[in-house]
Amino acid sequence: MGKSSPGELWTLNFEVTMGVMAEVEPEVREQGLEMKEFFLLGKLDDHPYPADLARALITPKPTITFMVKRLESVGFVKRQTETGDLRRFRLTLTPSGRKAMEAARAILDEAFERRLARLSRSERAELARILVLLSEKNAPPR
Amino acid sequence: MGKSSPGELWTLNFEVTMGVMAEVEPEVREQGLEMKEFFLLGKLDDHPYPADLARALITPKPTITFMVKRLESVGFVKRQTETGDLRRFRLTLTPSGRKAMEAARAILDEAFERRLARLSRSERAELARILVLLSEKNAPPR
DNA sequence: TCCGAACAGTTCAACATTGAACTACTAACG
DNA sequence: CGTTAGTAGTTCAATGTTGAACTGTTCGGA
Repeated sequence: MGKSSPGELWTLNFEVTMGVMAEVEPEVREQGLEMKEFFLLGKLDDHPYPADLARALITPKPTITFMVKRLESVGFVKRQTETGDLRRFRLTLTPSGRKAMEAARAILDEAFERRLARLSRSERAELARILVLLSEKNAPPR
Repeated sequence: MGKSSPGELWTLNFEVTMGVMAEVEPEVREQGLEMKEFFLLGKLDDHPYPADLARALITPKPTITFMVKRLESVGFVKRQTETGDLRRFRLTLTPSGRKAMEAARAILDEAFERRLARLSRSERAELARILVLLSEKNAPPR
């Protein structure tokens, strides 16, 4: 096991993540969702506007337009014009959209659960703690 | 800080990773590389054949074909037919390809370094240890 | 009240990605 | 050897992604 530069370490991490995603993708697709659409739906409660989603998902606005268009056409998302700001559309999950999203989440949970089974309880807790630290918005360097 | 299902935890992880990647992307591009191309070059020493790369990168073969074609056209990769198996092409990094790849790696290192600065020395060691556990090929559940 | 800057979302054309089918080659086995 | 199954890599057409430019709306001065 060689030395790991931060980048190599993170490449490892990235590959684990991508591997698990690739693993669950077929099953998620059976719920009528692409992986990217699943992530979009998962953000919808906190980020109900397309431009908001674009920022949260680090994805160009046109891509969001097309994804939302499809999700609306299959009845997973409802789009209503926002009273008070005619530029915006407020997006909401329909019941079937929420159902699909939660089913997909369960599938992802299960796959990561299998992967995390390699760790002890305390290692998992430590990992969770560290990841939260790393994800926090305003970087407090020590 | 709410409860974290494995999937949510990993979504967090994924977003941190993607965030840092998005952050360095412009700078990597200045080295003449797309992020995906950088990952490809990083695998080249260990996976010198296109089909091999496709598996390692979890990417369809045609995509690899096109990426390699471009990387060859800009002189980052050399393609030679493999003596003994005429179906294969052995790919190698050219000096300029290696240089670009290493410059990109340095950029990524630096960005992750900044992020990891939030952690104590022991937390970093623990994280590295855990990520290696998670990435190992044959899953030893405990 | 008017104006200019900024924002939300879309359109469109260029470009990238990919599933399916294909060619060329190798390998296993009788 | 000859046949068959499998692998490497490509082509092509369909689909997905995205930068640039656009429309319509809001907002903050002056």
